Amino acid sequence: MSKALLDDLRARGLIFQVAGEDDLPNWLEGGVRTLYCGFDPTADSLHIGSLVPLLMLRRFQLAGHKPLALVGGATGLIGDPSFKAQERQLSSPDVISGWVEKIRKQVSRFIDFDCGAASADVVNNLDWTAELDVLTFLRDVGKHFSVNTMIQKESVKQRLEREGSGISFTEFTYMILQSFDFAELNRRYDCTLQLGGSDQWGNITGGIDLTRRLHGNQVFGLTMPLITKSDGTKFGKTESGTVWLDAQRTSPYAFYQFWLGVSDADVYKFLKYFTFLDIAAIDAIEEADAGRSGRPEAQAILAREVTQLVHGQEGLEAAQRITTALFNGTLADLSESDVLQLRQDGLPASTVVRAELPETLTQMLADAGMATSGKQVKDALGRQAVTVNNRVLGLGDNGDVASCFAPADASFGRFYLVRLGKKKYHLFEMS
RNA sequence: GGAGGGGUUCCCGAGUGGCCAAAGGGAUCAGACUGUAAAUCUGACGCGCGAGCUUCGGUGGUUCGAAUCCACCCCCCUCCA
Repeated sequence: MSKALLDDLRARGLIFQVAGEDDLPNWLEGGVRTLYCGFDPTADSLHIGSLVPLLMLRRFQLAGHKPLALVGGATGLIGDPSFKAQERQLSSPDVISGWVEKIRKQVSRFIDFDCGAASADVVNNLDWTAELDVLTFLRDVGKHFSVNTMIQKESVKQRLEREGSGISFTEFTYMILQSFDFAELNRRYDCTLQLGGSDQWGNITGGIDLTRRLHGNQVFGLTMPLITKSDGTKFGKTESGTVWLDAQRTSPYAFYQFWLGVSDADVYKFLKYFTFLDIAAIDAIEEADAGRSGRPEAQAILAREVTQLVHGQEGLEAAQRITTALFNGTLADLSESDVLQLRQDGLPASTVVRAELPETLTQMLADAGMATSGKQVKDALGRQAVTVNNRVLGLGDNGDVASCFAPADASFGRFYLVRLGKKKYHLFEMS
């Protein structure tokens, strides 16, 4: 079972480094093992960068092991310096404790809390650090760390060497806190494996060393590769910023669209990273796509699978409804209740009072969030890239908002669907 | 505490009195080509429909004119103590 797990992970490219590689397969084979991965609250939601580790916990659980999701109520107060270019701004403790609660809920959706021996748990490292006093910490924990070793870690090297930035003692100490987490989880839960992104390697090996020193136990570490895109730009960003897991921040529709837009060069890799489809099934998809001309099917499958994982069947269906309506040319066929449904589903929308229309389209569309400035709207207008209910507008229409949104052109007497560029839609309701 | 080097528009990074809303690159947006892909080419890229308005760590000053010069302050880095 566990042998198969490791083989599958390796085939998916999900294993970057393993600490204790020789012994880990047998260890996992020997019974239900407890493992953990930490998520620090740096906002009120996780983003898709945390998706791989979250799914990783689930992969282990499906293989019969017990996952612990650690929410970093304590480490979040300090800030992980690993491979960060700059010192992070600290948020206040009460703000962070609010985030901890949200992330606890978010994390919980990905793992099963009721499946016998492998039932998951969510833990918070504040529980064992809040009461710890400085002197005890320094004597019992800090004494096991050699600064000489710590400054050798790649993860902080650029902060130590790079001109123009530095590292505070606070962030430098982060590694010790995280190491202590592993040792504590080992003591409390018999946790013997820590997962993390490849940037966590230094923190994980620190924890392995500390656990051996404090408790004499051998524990393991496993890191996942950094997710990269073939064009070299950062994964997980869109024009409107980070792609979040929280539906309030990134709607299921926007989330679905994000995956639909993944380039061919990355899509099969992402299917392996982000879905539970068999490797064989993914290879079959790739083969089928290669043998067909035109648009591949992989993106649609990826978008479907991941959206369902994160937003459930309901979120997926909402996203697909909007996508079908907007991109498959059935706009004119929409009934009034369809339009209302799309708005309900998360199609960007706003209400405007006819008597209070702005003077220019540039202002109106920028206000609606379709562009970050009027300049961009102007540019689009100049290139015939703006339509209202399928009517193309030009630069000359900018000052004449009233006739662009003439009552006679409204759908069902009050709706106007504005498109800017190929992909940005916004529904205006006129009252 | 001492000496030196820095803080420029989202990021990197030029600019050392007018020609600077500020080179170049990246990111981003739009167009063409396509498949809501990539690559490529084109345009935009502080804000404003526009006249114009507001920027170069902060505050004052010199000057007809300052990102550029002066004073003080804040922050960062390196070395010394």
